[in-house]
Amino acid sequence: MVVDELRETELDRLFQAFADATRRDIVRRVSDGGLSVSGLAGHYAMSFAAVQKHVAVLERAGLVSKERRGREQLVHANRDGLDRARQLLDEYEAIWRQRAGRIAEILLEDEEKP
Amino acid sequence: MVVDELRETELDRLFQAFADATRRDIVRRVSDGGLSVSGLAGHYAMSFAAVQKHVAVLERAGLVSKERRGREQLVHANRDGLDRARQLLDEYEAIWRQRAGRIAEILLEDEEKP
DNA sequence: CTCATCTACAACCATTTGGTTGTACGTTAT
DNA sequence: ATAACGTACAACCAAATGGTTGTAGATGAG
Repeated sequence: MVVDELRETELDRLFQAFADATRRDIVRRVSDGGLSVSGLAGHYAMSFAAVQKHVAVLERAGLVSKERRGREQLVHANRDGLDRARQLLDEYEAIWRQRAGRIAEILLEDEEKP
Repeated sequence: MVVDELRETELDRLFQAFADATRRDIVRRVSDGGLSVSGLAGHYAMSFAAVQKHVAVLERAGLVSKERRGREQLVHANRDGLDRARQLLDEYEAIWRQRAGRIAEILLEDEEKP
């Protein structure tokens, strides 16, 4: 179980990254192609430094990478970050479906018995 | 856009709720049927009150509901909360696929031109 | 070369978060 | 009736978060 701690904090960072409207918007914008940090900053009513921090959070979460392009830094979306998040939620979905399956079984048994 | 602010803070709460390993574990446990708060608390190396707070966060996020059962309070998972989260990530997936589609188009055009 | 631009990062601040302990209250069991 | 249990909630604390301003280093343009 100790091994999983890495995965857990990785998931912490992933969902934490999604838990902010500005960051979700950044992900949307850069999924559509690369954007410089200041290019991004232009869209939000906050300082350049604040946007820079948001990008850093996304980067640590593996949702985004930066690529130096001359004097600017292009931010682009990282597909596998998104996939890891979807994977976890799918796992929960599976638990739900299993439970639904068991309930169906129980109902069937009740029908068979009498 | 003002209308969406509600949806945005709703999403904030949703992903924030997922951004903690203990809370993700609680969701897993109660997806498998109802559990009392103290029943849950037994599984974690933290105080009852701490677990109670985690449940409150999940409840505010719409991922979980409580149902009074005698002197205990049964916590059970709320399916649509999970679905709303999956929906957002699917939306992002769609953006990615659209982008992939456009790239494919561009490549096709390049092949047609010469 | 010089200046404007883009980025990085530190220092600071208010608020939120994740945890604690303590107290109080309703419900069940003896 | 009394004790034990399950819950709720307040008060407190340390650390993290989301924002600010200010300073400094690279890089590109004129």
